[in-house]
Amino acid sequence: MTVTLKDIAKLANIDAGAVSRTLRNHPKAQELRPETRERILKIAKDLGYQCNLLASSIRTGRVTTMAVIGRFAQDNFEPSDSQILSGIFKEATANDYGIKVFDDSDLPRIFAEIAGNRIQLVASLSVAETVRIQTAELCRKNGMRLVFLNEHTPRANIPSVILDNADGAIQAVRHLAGLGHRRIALLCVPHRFHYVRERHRGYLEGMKLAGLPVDPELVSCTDDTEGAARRMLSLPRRKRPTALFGIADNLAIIAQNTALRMGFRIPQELSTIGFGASDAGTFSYCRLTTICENLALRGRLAVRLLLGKSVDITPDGDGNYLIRPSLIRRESAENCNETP
Amino acid sequence: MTVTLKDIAKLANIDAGAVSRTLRNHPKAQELRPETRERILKIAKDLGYQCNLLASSIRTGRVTTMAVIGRFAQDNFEPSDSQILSGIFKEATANDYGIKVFDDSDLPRIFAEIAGNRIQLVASLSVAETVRIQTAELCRKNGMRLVFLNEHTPRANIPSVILDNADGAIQAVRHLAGLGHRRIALLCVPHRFHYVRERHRGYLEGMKLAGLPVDPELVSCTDDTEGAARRMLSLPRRKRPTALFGIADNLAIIAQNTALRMGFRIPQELSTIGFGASDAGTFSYCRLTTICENLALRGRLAVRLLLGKSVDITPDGDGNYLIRPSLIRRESAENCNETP
DNA sequence: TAGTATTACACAAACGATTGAGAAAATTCT
DNA sequence: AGAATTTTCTCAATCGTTTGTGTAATACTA
Repeated sequence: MTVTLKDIAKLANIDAGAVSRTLRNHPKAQELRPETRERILKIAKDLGYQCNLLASSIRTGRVTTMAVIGRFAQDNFEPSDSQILSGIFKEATANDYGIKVFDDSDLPRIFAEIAGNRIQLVASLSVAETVRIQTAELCRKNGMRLVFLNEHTPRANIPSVILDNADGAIQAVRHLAGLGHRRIALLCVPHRFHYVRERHRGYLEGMKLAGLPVDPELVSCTDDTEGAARRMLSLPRRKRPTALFGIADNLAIIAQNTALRMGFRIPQELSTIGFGASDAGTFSYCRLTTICENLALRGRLAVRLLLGKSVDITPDGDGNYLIRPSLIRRESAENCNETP
Repeated sequence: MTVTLKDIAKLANIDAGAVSRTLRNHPKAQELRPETRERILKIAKDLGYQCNLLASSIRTGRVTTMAVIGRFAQDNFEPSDSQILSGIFKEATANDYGIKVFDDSDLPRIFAEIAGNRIQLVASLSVAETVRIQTAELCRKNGMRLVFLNEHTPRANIPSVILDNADGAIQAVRHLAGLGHRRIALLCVPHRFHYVRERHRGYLEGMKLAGLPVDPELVSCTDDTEGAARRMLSLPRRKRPTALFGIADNLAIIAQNTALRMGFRIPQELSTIGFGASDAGTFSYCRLTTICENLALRGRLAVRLLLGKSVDITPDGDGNYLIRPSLIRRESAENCNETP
């Protein structure tokens, strides 16, 4: 049913090896008479020949598929992961690589499949540290090349393409300070992940850089975001924040909504800025100014690293390629109305 | 470097064929002495043998990878697609199938790869009709089994797992009517896609079922959602809607925000209901009651169809498997406060 | 005890593509 | 004309599994 090299060879009255070389433009195919080559090409085209990549890979040992490991089977797929995936996709396709995706819930099993397919290149989007460490170990054992995205992995000695989260927070604070705000609150969550710590740290650093004091009452690290926002906004006028930075878009949006419920005018009486450029941020009451994580760019960079291609960024000592986020200016952050 | 059947065979002092059969639990392996089988299994385990799936597939013709075609390389990856993907993932994994993903921007190219990998099963998430039709044609030509998700495809004679969009709209209207609302507005967009038409139709049908008149002033099909909402809410009290159904969550959210800006109390003075169970709907000013598209379920069903497994739903005459959406009740839709 | 079954394996040909080595035919050189 | 060279292909092994057939050796039957 399917067309093989032999079929073409028979019709073209020539050996299958010659057909193989001709179709792949192998230098040795130059030895053939041009008319022979044309004949082969024509027949191949007429028959609709598709090279069997399985057979090819098995002979050459070259596999043009890469594995992407993430939380693809989980119920709440991270939207950010799909954006990273799109970047991975573009760069992989541009280099004639295909993508096979795997869920990180059963690593031994998926590595059996990855190894069984003789896949050499692996990109991991996993966030849980134990999962990342196990992944690194399995890749090492199987001689696969690995790159991490999403999270910093200390001492793993694996290149990682991660966001410069601290810098993003610094940019957010700088932007607010530049608009004249002095009492800038931080809405954070408990420090479960590295990126959370980094954004918190960036806030502190940004305040310092802007020459602003940090008021402990204007910093919260809790899962009760609404309660924290309400508390800050209930402070007497002199202590109340005029701007608020949420370490993720949803925190900033919750703050907006809380302020609205308390009767504040938004954004005149409270500027908000988020982190993550989520979809929700474009549909909030006042469209959210936010920090963009440049996800697709990170995906592309990761693939270039896997393929051993040049990248225009130098890693730090731990092999981390830090990507600077960028500010997306919308309507939720405005000049401070308060006269000092 | 990598362990092959031959390596095991040599160490176990037996033929490679016997090793192959033993590792796969082939009935013919029963002919071997139990001690021989144990010896083989032990050596295979010790050496960390991974069956080369490429070689296996090439010999048997069986390929345990399926292709998922979607808009994975586009800049705005549909969040709904990733949820469908998660459903596809679960069911595929449960049946020992792997997933290879492809972007639908260059069909001839990706079909060369799909065919080259001898993949037989294809799920398409594409929405553009021309793309779907071309996909169907390519699958037919290559003898691949195809199933569509996301969109209805008339006359293609391809099974499709699609949402019963009309039913979702009917549920939304019924819910609002049940809360006592009589003037229920529809916020729609121009009829570019089939699902939009269906949701519009469902609204009309739902109104009829509830015995409510449809006021043309309370129906809009425009891209200027905010303008439309503002116009409706500016109507004199007697004609003004008390509830509003948006054919997508973002439309309902925009309506909420517009109403807020106009000074309405939400949800007391305007109930809103969306469609899609998006992330944004959980962060709107008033958490959005919405229609859930049951995306993961659809993904699972599609895979079962591809694998020829039984499904508990019967298709309509065109091979469409209609999935009923479900209502997610949150705070944005409340009892009507108006005394008639 | 010859003949038949049964047990427990070995052998070798596939699958389809790739590739180094070899070889017939045509051409050039001396 | 015969040797050397070049042109144009052919051959056959190989990648790692799978699988139908073949075959010693042992056990069983008549």
